[in-house]
Amino acid sequence: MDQDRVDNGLRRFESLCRERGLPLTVQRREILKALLQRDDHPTADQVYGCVKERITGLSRTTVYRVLETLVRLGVVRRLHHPGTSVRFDGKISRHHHLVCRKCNRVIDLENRSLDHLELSSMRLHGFQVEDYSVHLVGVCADCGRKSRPTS
Amino acid sequence: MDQDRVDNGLRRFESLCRERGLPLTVQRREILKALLQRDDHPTADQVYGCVKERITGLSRTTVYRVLETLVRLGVVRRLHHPGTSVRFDGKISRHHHLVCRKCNRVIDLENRSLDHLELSSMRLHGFQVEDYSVHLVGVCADCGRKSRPTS
DNA sequence: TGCCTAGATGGTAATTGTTACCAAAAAATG
DNA sequence: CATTTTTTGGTAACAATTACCATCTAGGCA
Ligand SMILES: [Mn+2]
Ligand SMILES: [Mn+2]
Ligand SMILES: [Zn+2]
Ligand SMILES: [Zn+2]
Repeated sequence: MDQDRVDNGLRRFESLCRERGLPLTVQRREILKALLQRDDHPTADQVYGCVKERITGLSRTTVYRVLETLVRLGVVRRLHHPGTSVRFDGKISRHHHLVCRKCNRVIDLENRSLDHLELSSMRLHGFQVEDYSVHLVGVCADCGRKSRPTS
Repeated sequence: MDQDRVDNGLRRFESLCRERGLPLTVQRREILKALLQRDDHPTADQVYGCVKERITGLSRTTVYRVLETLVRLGVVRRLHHPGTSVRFDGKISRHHHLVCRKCNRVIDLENRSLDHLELSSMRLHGFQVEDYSVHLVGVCADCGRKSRPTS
């Protein structure tokens, strides 16, 4: 867990809320904190699962709603990856993903060379690029071991 | 519409079916043809919408099932992108996508330099990469025009 | 500090995309 | 053709997400 990411994220969130007159609720803070502390890419339900112990009476609906708010504020990213339900990513700096086509796990990939792809020369037909990321699809280490037994 | 892609796709599909003893049904052929003819990234429901006119009595269930089969055969790709439902891509050669965060459109991006990223040097922690693609997120030309009126 | 009000939450019901199931229909095989 | 195997259509079940509304809370103000 990256304590700096947690602190910075929470601070940025609080100032954004003040800026826009959004009330700072326990639910919002705890849900964001939970996301910032993990470095996987949980679904709304998984977030609910780990936050409900800290906030008694937390509603699943609230989790969906708060996650939506956090995405709108730009402190969290929404991911669309295999496995039916939407995933959330507490890491908003540019990074890339390894996607396992067997277990649907999504693993962060940090790589400086991928962070600076030359896009300016592309024919984008008027599309305004704001960010990008590279998705590497394949089989993760765990799944690779399982399918090809200890050779 | 790229007639070669349609022809090649259908031919490949037919030989794969024979190989694996899968019956060649009208539904499978028409659904694949519809996907190969489009160069957007339709949902199952959109595919149903445009194929049902060609096959009377076509069931939505069949569309979902056939799309799944086509993905398993490797003649179409499943995409996970904004807008809740799964999208399908009839183009299976390596290519990239522009994703509009306003209208959720997904536009193909062909770019030679993106097709040959140097991955071998990366620390992949045992992940076996089979393919990759780059997602450029931003605002498409149409949406850009709308929000920032004719200046 | 104790009200007031806009906005947020919780709980339930509705909606939507997708899958399970099974009887009827269509392909392959010989 | 007759047989066997697999697919299809239709409906019911499911799961993720959203709509709704009564209740509650954060934040502003006396
Ligand atoms: Mn990530
Ligand atoms: Mn595509
Ligand atoms: Zn895996
Ligand atoms: Zn757009």
